[in-house]
Amino acid sequence: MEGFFQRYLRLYRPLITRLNELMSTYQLSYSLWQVIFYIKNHGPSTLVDISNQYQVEKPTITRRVQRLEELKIVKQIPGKDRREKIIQLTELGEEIYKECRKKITELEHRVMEGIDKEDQIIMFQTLPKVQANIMKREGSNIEQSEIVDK
Amino acid sequence: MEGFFQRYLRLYRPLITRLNELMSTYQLSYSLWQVIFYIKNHGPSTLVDISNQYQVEKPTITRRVQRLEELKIVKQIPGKDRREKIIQLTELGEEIYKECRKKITELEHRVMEGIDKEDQIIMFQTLPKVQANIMKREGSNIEQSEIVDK
DNA sequence: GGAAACTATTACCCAAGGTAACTATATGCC
DNA sequence: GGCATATAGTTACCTTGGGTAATAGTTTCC
Repeated sequence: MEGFFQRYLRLYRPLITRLNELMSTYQLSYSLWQVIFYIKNHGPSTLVDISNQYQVEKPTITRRVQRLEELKIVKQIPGKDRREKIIQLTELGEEIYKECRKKITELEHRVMEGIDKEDQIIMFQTLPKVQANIMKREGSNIEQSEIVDK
Repeated sequence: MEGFFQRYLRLYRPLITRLNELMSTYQLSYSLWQVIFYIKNHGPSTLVDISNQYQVEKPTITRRVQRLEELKIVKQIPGKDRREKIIQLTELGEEIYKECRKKITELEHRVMEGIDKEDQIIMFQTLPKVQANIMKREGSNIEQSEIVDK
């Protein structure tokens, strides 16, 4: 499989650029979208939940959340554990989620145009396996089942 | 194919981190490796050749080449066209290429462990098609045939 | 021979992430 | 009960990697 990384990585920049363009209407970027997406699909969450999910350090998530708060997309309420802040979507956040979700799904369909349905499914299923292999070797103890997002 | 981007993007950071670790012995990162790889596989090249290949602006490549020159991995010689500088690998560069190529290929095999050979091939062939679809919509006039790297 | 195009560089800026150190709170254990 | 340890979140500072605009020098093409 020599050359796999080349092929994998060469989509990255154009894809991210495309996604960021898509969301620029809402002053969002894909990194901010990840937070919105997580909260929408896992319910109100803490900063640590989110940073674990995306394998990103806490300060990074702090910044993302602060930005989303400025945009009135999320709000933070104190948790029962008073160290925690529970992050949840606002009304506006819910709306923006729906609109972005629609746009992103459209793009997901467009980038698959002309590609065999079978092959799409195989790639879809194989990517998380590759991810599991990469992370396994990194020393983190994450099971493949935890990696696949619902 | 909803969720495809999630699945695609979640490998990115761990993979890049892994690759950069792999090459840190030589004070290289994957972005520098791309330049070395290009020159090795296309012969001595100009900055514009490389920036076209990776869809990256010229100043970015200038910086990468300057770094590689500091590391004595490439040298620049004036071209026949006196605007151009031809970038080529040094002896040291050739050696480092071989060693990195080996390490990267090993990692490419490791991340495919336990994955059906057929599926690997399908993913390998499908990724450039996705890339072509993304770039098509971006307005650039690159044909799929040009995207697939030899 | 001069306008337009092209190669490469410089200066400046931005996005995104990391580390270390810190505050505040919670937990566990003796 | 009280102290050591762990955890949630934040702040300050740094690094990587990329982009834009402007510019110098060179070539191309009427």
